[in-house]
Amino acid sequence: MCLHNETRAISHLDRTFFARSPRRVARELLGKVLVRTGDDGKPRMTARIVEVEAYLGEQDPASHAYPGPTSRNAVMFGPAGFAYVYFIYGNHYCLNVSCEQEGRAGAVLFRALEPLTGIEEMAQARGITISHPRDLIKLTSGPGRLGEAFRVTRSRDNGCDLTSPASGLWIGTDGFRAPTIRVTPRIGITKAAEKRLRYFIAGNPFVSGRKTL
DNA sequence: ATATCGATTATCT
DNA sequence: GATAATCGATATG
Repeated sequence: MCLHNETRAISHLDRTFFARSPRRVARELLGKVLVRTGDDGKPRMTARIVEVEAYLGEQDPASHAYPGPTSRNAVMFGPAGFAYVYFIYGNHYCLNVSCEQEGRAGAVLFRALEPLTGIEEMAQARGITISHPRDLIKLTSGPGRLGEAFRVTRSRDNGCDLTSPASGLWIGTDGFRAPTIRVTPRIGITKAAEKRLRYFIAGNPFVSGRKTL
């Protein structure tokens, strides 16, 4: 199996990690860990990043930054390493991290995670019960699902500093190196649909969409 | 197994 | 008024 769920100490990523092109950040984000902390500041949920998509900013017709700066996409034009959260289809919150230098838009969308700790909390947030290992897929496989599992909302989390462990939501590394990475076109978009900007860990069962590698 | 469809709202034409 | 970086339920092979 290709599970990567050993639990080790997690150290945060610094801003220079994110202040690069979305393609580069997306690829290197695979294998890193998303952390949700409780009111006491301690990690409540952790999950490994196994699928992401890059959005290139004003030059990318599929990016929310394509029309230029608006109140909705403001975070994408700000400094790197901050959460851009958008609400879609009247139902779902999706989480991104801003990339590039301040003034230049760019983001990476989190599409799937592999749960590590706090699985009970995630199940509660999703409103489901885990009666079989196969049910774990439903926690965090897909951008809307992982947003709900981590209780991400625009009012709470948009603009949150994902490089700071003092934030309620942050990104770290436990030293894990992603093995084989695959690249395909992005999912669910109609504009610039052919660009290969989706990155995922080959063979990981939590990757959303197609079962074929 | 794949296909189609309804939900529900911020954002833009 | 239409659309959207989705999901879950239902229908059909």
